[in-house]
Amino acid sequence: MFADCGSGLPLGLKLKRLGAQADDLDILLLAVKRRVSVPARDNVIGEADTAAQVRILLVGTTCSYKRKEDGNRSILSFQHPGDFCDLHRYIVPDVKSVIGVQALTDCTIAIIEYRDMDKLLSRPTLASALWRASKLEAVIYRERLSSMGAGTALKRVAHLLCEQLARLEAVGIHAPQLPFSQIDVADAAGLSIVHVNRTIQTLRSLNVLSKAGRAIEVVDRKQLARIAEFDGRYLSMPELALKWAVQIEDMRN
Amino acid sequence: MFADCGSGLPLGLKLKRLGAQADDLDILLLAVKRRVSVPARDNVIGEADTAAQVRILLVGTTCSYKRKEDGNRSILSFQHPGDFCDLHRYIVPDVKSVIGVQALTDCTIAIIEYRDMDKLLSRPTLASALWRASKLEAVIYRERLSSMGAGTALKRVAHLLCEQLARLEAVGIHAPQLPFSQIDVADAAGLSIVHVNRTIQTLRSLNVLSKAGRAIEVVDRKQLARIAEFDGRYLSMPELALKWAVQIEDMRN
DNA sequence: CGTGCTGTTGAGGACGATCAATGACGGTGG
DNA sequence: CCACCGTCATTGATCGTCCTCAACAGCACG
Repeated sequence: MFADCGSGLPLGLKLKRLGAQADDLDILLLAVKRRVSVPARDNVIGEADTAAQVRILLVGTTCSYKRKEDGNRSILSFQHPGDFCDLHRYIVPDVKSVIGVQALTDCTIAIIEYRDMDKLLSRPTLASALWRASKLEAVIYRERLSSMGAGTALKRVAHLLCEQLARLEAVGIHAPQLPFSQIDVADAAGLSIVHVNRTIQTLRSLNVLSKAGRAIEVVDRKQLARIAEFDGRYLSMPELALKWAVQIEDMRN
Repeated sequence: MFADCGSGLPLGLKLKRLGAQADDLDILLLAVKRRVSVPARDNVIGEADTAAQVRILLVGTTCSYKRKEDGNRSILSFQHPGDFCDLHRYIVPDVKSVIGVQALTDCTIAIIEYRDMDKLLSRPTLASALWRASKLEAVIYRERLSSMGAGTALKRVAHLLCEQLARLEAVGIHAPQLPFSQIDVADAAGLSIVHVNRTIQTLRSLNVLSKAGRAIEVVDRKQLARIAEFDGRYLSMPELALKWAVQIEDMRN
């Protein structure tokens, strides 16, 4: 949509949040020798990809997924602008895991070669920022695990939407429409498409999601967070902590 | 049980696997000024703990958990000897998340003060080993997420048992009995205690788990991995990759 | 103007939750 | 040595959430 976001703004916000220095962003972007566009539904990274390069999502939304034995896609996480798509392969190359990354919208990807990454990581501030990003990734997985394990479909879907909304806002994207389909939600929440559809209709009838249009559009964030019992503070977003924390306070009323 | 394991053997194995150097272990252990014993069922770390120290599990098994609004415990991950219990709090202190760590067996914990951690991390080999540990943690969460989201209770429980068995073996612990109860499995798999019990009885009737005694004792690992569709290679354990990978090969017959 | 993808609706059935009660085991103290 | 207690394991019955199958409608695309 807003193609001018390719400047790396979200990435800059994210690095700053992780404690990197101002010039770390410039140096990182300098190492990007190539950018590619990927249309929606295409693979950004194949399930058997072994290229010696790290990809960073600049524009759009992707998901990392795994194929189940029955052929269905299981979405493990979403990536938003500023997120690395396959940093794990660079850091822990031993890990064998057939995971692909697919574009959910039209995307722009930055590519950095491994040999250039080596140089980048000699900067301690950047290295520790990326370490924090890894820990944060683990925390996000952990939180999703806790929301998946228990609770009704309504709560699980609401939690998923809250997480994505908060992460988008954390990188400066404040659109109420979420950039993925009900099918994507189903594959990510571990629910059937049919049931996700009914769940979303429930959320619409509660005036939490917009009733107009096909897109998943959040119109009552506070209520959504209440349903999800979502406490956004785990995402470590100082600039947003207040916003989401306030909602938690409200819940106690 | 084997109190002489307090020497740090599992921790050494783990660090070695993560690419640390031989003397990194010694230096890490030198920073441990205090060790504590925690009896089974006690909290290792309270849900509101803010002490400026990092804990490493030396002996026993712990879980990190979260209380759900209904008061029930939801287990997010297990820790085995050599694992850090709360490294994330040191690295990403902003993250607010009410997570506790509970001893499932009698445990021995090593404690390192934050100020000593700062010194330790000036060693690049140790810092990058801990970075890898963080990524590996994220990978483990991701894999659990993929097994939780889909599949029947039988598969989910089997996957959980496989993961713990493999991780225990990775640090040199080769006992067939798993160090936790059916209740713990239920809280970790997001299933009711009753249904976990029935699932385990199914596994026993399939001669996958031992029929004698209360403990969860794996007698047919190959079959268990087949049921779980478990591919242990994601754990990045070179010394065990062969073992578990072979089973995957067998599955194709 | 068809073709594909996504969204929507209905009906039936399965898996797992919940409630309730009992059994088995180990530890503790009389 | 035995009675008691707490924790964990086990069993049966009922109920509800969510899955599956199947069909159709709406929209965007060439």
